[in-house]
Amino acid sequence: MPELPEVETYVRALEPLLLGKTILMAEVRWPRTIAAPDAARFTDLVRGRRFSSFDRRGKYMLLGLDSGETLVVHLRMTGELRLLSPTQPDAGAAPTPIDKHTHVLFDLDTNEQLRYRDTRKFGRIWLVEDSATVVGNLGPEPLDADFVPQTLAQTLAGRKASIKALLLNQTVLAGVGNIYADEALFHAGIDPRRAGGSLALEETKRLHLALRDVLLAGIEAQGSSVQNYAPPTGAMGGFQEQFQVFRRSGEPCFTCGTPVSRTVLSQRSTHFCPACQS
DNA sequence: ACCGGAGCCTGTTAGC
DNA sequence: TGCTAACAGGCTCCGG
Repeated sequence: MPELPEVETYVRALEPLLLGKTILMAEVRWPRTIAAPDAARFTDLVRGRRFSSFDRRGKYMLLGLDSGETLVVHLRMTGELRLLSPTQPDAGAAPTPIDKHTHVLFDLDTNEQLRYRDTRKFGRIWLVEDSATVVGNLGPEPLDADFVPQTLAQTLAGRKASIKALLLNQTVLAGVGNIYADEALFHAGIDPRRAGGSLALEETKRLHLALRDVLLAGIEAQGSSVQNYAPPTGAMGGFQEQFQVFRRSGEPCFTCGTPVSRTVLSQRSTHFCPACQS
């Protein structure tokens, strides 16, 4: 579900909520959520560890612990992290029930509880000494200064897959998903069905700029709130207000009035304006 | 090296 | 209303 701007929003929100707090105990209810090590060793290793750093790579959250290890979290489609306030029995407040989609729980030394919830169970959590073992194969960060049009052009050269499929490929570029791929291609005026290798240098430059623009606008708006996604603070992201084509099939293009088209590329819904994008 | 499709999961919505 | 199929912001694995 979340893409780069949503994950960035998440990490920024989590840092002040978790920094310096210690995990007293962890419980894993759906073992497959823990990708590495096995669930028993995972709970053993996180016990007593303190959150010490917060970072992001692509769509992965990197939560550093004082042991030097990193909790790597990928929310995939429907994952979410929630920090629950301590319950106060004196006030008569009952603890929030653990629903069936909550798969991992962390009790903190503040009496708060961090819960990983994931309806579709696609999300994964790793505990690793070196985060590169998880994120080492990702492509460049689109917002880094060293991501320049020439980098993108080199990666796309000779590729026969659609430009849409290539933007979703995390080894090509890290952090772009279905929303921001469609939106960036619209802003660049490029048909998502075009082969990646068919883009002229001018088009690649436009796409490079459009990618950075939509991702920055997404972060500025604190992400897009569609269906399942909401940032951990409870406040909703607002980038969905700026969608030009995403999930607007049949509705008029804001630029030219032509109905927005929908097709399927790389097994994903793809939205574009057949007049503005060529 | 690259590409497309099946599979992983559950819930919601569109269509008959 | 009830059933079924399609769809959902992602990724891995596998065969060609």
